Amino acid sequence: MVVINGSLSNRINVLRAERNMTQKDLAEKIGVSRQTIISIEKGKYTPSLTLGFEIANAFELEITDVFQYKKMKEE
Amino acid sequence: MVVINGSLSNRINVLRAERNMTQKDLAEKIGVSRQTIISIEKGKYTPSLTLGFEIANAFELEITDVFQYKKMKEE
DNA sequence: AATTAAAGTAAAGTAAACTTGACATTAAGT
DNA sequence: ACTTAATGTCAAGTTTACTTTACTTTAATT
Repeated sequence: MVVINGSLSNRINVLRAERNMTQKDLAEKIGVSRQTIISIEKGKYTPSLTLGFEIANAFELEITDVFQYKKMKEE
Repeated sequence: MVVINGSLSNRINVLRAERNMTQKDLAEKIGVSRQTIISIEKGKYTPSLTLGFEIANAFELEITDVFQYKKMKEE
């Protein structure tokens, strides 16, 4: 059974922009490095679930308002 | 600044029970090892966001119906 | 044109997620 | 009492998230 992972996208970019928040601001608010924000924002890797919740909290949104997951086929 | 992480809990246990699903069933459905399910179910470590979504999908629930995150103080 | 803030890239290291395999325990069925 | 399915534990290994540092680029400001 080959499982093709679903794809994860996020709206951190626009959510920051709406709030005039820099990557540094967000990183410091959450307590992670700026690199981590950059990498997640650009989809370089997927965050842990707790970090996902933290980011949503920082924007005062639900986690599903920040991250979208689209399941793909498995065969 | 010391950040005390929020705590993550989950209802995988009861959701499986409601559906007569074994850990093995769930693991195979999602495409991870049984160890991974055990460890997440017992809170030994926190899953990735994508795995969180996959687990919620397996139960046909929202991610927040499976995982609860409680933020704690930072000082 | 020089300065500065914000965003991006890259690389090396550490911590944590996830796998694999082997074995122990508990509860249910025969 | 034996078997079997389900859960659990432990340990060692691989992969990936996350950190740190240092440097580049872009856009805005003076």
